[in-house]
Amino acid sequence: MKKIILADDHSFIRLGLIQILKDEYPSVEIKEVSDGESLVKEVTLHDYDLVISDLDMPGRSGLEALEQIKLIKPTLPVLILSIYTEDLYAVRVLKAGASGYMNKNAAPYELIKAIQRILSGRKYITPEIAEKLLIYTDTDKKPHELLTNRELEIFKLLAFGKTVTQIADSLSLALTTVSTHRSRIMEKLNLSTNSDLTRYAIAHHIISDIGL
Amino acid sequence: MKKIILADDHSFIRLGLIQILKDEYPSVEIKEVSDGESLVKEVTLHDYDLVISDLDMPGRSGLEALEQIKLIKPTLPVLILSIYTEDLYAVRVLKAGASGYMNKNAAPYELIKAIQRILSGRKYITPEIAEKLLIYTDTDKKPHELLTNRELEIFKLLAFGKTVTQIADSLSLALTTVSTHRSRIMEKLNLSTNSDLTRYAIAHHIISDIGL
DNA sequence: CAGATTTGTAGTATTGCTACTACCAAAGCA
DNA sequence: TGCTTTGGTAGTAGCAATACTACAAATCTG
Repeated sequence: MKKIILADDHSFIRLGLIQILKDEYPSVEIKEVSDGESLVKEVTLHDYDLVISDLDMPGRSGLEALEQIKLIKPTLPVLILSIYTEDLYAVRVLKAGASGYMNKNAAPYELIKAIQRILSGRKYITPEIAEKLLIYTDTDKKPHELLTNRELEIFKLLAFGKTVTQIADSLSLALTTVSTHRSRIMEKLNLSTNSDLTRYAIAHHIISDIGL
Repeated sequence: MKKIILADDHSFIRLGLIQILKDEYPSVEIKEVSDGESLVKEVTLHDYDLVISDLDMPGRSGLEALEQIKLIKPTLPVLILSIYTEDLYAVRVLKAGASGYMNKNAAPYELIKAIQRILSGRKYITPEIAEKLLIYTDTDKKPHELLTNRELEIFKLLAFGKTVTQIADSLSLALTTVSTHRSRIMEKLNLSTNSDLTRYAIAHHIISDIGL
């Protein structure tokens, strides 16, 4: 009997995933958690066959959690789900050791296909991602793909209207550290104010402008 | 038999929602769509008892779709789901005619509670949102129409990435003056950072995001 | 038309942010 | 294997932005 751990902060999504998993594997045992912290704690304490995790979670992010899991249990396969389109995260996530990357608007049968591949010890890589991996030569990259993981994380928070102090608090860093990251981001993307940054993020569909 | 239409671009979420709905209302008839365009088309062509829609969808956003639905079928109740916390969008959504606003990490039973209220012709409003609504009694106008000419002028410059000192120089004002205008703008629009302001401006087509 | 409110302006004190520099660990390279 | 570069972190000093307050002119309201 397979044991799967599911990490996502949206209960509706967890329910949908459980539905898909139970349909295909009636005897599967599923543990749910809603943040990265609990995910890491759980995989440290117990043995699982597969981790399915969201990328965007409160507290420790999915990417951080992934890195820690790979330190603790390097052979435990991890499938990352995300609302972001491939080009922003897929390569980073796979380089960090994930066994697959899947967008949340994928069809249920694709999830099953991915899980089957991953449980048989292989990786699940879509053609689009494969292409990305091939042309991973720094040329013809979008500027924001030059950002490091940490920079990208802070970039999104800034674009979303968080101040450096708020970010420093939420990531437990010195505000000068966040400020340094910010200035490196600005330099890489050739911007100068937070508003520029926000417009860049919206123009490149890294965040959305809806609702406001 | 109730007919519900479900709009969300993430199939996993749709599945989770269907699960919750079927559990509570076994005979419910559910139609799924994955973008705002199809949602509007569907409610135009067929009769439904309830719309449940995500806010953040490709193409036409949930907010735009909501506005159109309210034009076509003003009595059709709409429940909006979103990954964003209440304070940012809830009020706007309710003012646009939605019957309820719910965060995607809400518990399943809360969804059912909301649906029951809404189907009985009432609105589903959490205490937090109710409080927000009280503050917002300045009716019907879009918030930015409350800005004075001077404020709007400064608003645009800020949204475009100018700093307060730059604006002060170009308008020959003390920077504290510009800063005061800024804080009044923020108060009127219920925003707090320059990035919020930029997103607001782009969302309301006051400036555009092209060129970056 | 008199009183109340809003708008445009700015100073002072304080808070917040950035520039610059620096260091160490990890990764890449010779 | 040692050497160089990159990535993540932060301190200090200085500069920029804000909160709060204030007031006169314009506008609204009864």
